[in-house]
Order: sequence, then C-alpha cells, then structure tokens
Amino acid sequence: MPQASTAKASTAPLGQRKANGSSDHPPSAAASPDALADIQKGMAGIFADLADLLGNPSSLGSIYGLLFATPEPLSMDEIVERLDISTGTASQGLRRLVELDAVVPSKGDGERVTRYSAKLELRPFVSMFLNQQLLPRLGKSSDRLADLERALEGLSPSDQEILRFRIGRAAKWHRRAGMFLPLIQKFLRG
Amino acid sequence: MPQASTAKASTAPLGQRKANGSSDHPPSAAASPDALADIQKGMAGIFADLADLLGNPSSLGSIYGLLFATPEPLSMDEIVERLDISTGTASQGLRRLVELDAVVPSKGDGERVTRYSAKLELRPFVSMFLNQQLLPRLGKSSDRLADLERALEGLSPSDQEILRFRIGRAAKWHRRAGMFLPLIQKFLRG
DNA sequence: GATTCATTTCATTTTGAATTGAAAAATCAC
DNA sequence: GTGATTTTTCAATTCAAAATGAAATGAATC
Repeated sequence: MPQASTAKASTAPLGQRKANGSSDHPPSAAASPDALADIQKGMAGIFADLADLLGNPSSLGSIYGLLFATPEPLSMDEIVERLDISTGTASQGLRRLVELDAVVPSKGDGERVTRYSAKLELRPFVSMFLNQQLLPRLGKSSDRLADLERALEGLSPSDQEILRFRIGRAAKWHRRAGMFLPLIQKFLRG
Repeated sequence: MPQASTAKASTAPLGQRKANGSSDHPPSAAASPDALADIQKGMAGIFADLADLLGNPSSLGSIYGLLFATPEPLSMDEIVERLDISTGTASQGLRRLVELDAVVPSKGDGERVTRYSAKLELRPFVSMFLNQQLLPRLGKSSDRLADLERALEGLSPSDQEILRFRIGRAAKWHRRAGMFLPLIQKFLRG
C-alpha cells in the first residue's frame, strides 16, 4: 500500500483547519498543535487498514475515515488536500462510497462544490464486502463444485468413491458458509 | 485481504480458473482423456480463489486443492509439474501449509522424497485466516482507537463531543466484531 | 568421502491492482 | 451565450506482493 495507513506524525499535508482560529479550547490538557487533524489522520489510517482487510483499495478507507472524523462535510478538494491523494483517486473513491451508501453528498444552496459526509453506521462498509466479495465468490465456487461432481463419472470406481467423498466435503462446507453469511448480516444489523 | 483478484481470463498459469478444459459436456459417459486431472485442476482453481479471497497467495490454494483432489500423496516435484509452478513457490507454499496443519508430510520407508497429502477438514484453511489476518488486525485497530480517544482532550468542546460519539461508535463496532469471531470459529467446528 | 537427488533460500523479475495526472466533460455564475 | 470552476475519465505509471529460477544447502546412498 502506497501511502495512507500507519498513522504517524505525518509529512504535513493535513495542515489547516479553517474557522476556529485558535481561540477556544479550554479543556484540560492541550496536546498537538492540531489535535483534530491528528484524529482525522488516525481514523483515515484505521479505515484504510479495514478496507484493505476487506479487499478494497485502502484509499476508500482513508476517505471514509477522514469523513467519519470530520464534523462538517468536506469538498473533494479538501479531501485531496488532507489525504494527499490524487483527484482521480478521490473522485472514484467518493463515487464508490456514495454507491455503497456509506457517504452522503450534498450541495448547499448556491454552492458550486459538492460536499461529502460519512454516514455513521459502519454496516455499509462491511455489508459491501459481504455482498460484493464473499457472496458472489461463494456462489461461483459452488457452481464449480457441482461441475466437478458431474465430472466424477469419468473416473475409475475406486477414485470415484474417494473423490466423491472429498468433493462432498468441500460442498458441504460451502453450503455451511452460505448459511452463515446472512446470519452475520443480521448480527451486524442488531 | 489484500487483493481482490476477480478471476482473470488470460495469462492463467495457476489453477485453471475455468472448468472447460476442452470437451466438457458429455453428461453421462466418460469425457476427458484424464478426468482425474480435470478434477484436480478444478479443485486447485477453486481453492486458489478461496485463498485469494482470504488474503493469501493463490498458489497456497492451488497446492492445497490439488492435494485435496488427489487420493495418494504427492511429491513436491509432482506438484510443481502438475500445477506448473516454480520449485520456490512449491517449497514455500508447502512449508506454510504444513505449518497451518492443512497438509501432512510423510516419508515412506526407504524413500528419498517427502510426499504430501491434504488434511480433509477445511477448517485449518479458514481458521488460519481468522487467526492470522482478522484477529491481529482487529486488535491493532482497537489499540489505535483507544489512542484516538485519548487524543480527544486537545479538541474544542464542541468537536470533542462530536468526535467522542463517533469514535465510540467505531469502537463499539470493533468490540462487536471481536465477539463474533470466536462464535464463527465455533460454528466452523461444529 | 564422494555422488546424486531433493529441498530451501533469496536476489531478480513479473504482474496487476492502485494511483496518478492531465485532458475532456460537465456544471454553474454571470 | 462566455468564462471559470469542479468533476470525471482513462492511458500511463508506480509499487508491493507473488513468482521465478538458479545457486546453496541438506540428506541419503554407496
């Protein structure tokens, strides 16, 4: 993975947060010059890893993580700047996240730019994986196993017995996995 | 899971992703010149995809699939030949599979070569993923979330409130995931 | 010990998904 | 409409992971 990930003290593209000047933060301990930026970076990193784990480009996760940790909606430009990614990556990533219903675009009144904010349920992020990666693949594998079962006929009787048992085992496991997925989905929901 | 490979059509050195060897329809009678080889190829392909899905090199799956569909143990050379992979890949893949307890090596009497056969439970293959990919990563993310929670103190009160809520949400989800994993493990076992 | 074959190691190469970036297209203000 | 700005598209590039293959190592036999 090129960049993103591994939250660290950064190479600084995070930079400024508008408004806020510097006047008000009376709470107890003051930490970084810009604690919010640090948190945003951290979240971007965490979600980048998650995306990667689920087989998605980590940039998807970075963008979502940034939005997740940002109170007000951000424009694509701001995202590009803060994450130090290209416009292409941002554009495609945002499109995908909107499709997944993990991020919401909004265009305020006479505004020219579209701004994006994260939906706060994490489910879309995971469901996306289950529905778009796991399910289709399991389905395809099951079909292929069925094909193999049919191909058994061409074998010698002894091989046929052995292989029938083994293919059956694999098929059974697939079925089992296919039954658990919806269960997991339900669990995520509740 | 690192990559999402989405089965390729061309340049397919590893386990034949598509069944269709050359003549694949005679539903009842003997079809291919070597039906066993076809089934082995098919299994290699299926497990290659599974390995890929779980974030492992697909060669791991190819090897396991081949062994799974082979009645008698195979030597490394035979594996190299049948899957058309390099000795290096075979050596490392076998080592890993043995570590995972998914494959068993054996050296018969005065034999010179080590032969390998697949354990028929599929669990090791999946547990490996859960234990080596998911669990460690979730653990790391949880730690990082805890760090972020601590960093909240540097924020303005309003941001602090918003972010505390959001980080809490992410943390809650992590905890939830952490609880489900063992449950899934148990399910796989039963 | 010397020989032969099996296996591991690891520097190099390949591969392919992710990313870039600049040009094209779309969108909006006026 | 024109001009200015935002967004999308996509060929080219990048880069990390996977695979290669040959040399080094190990193991068994005589």
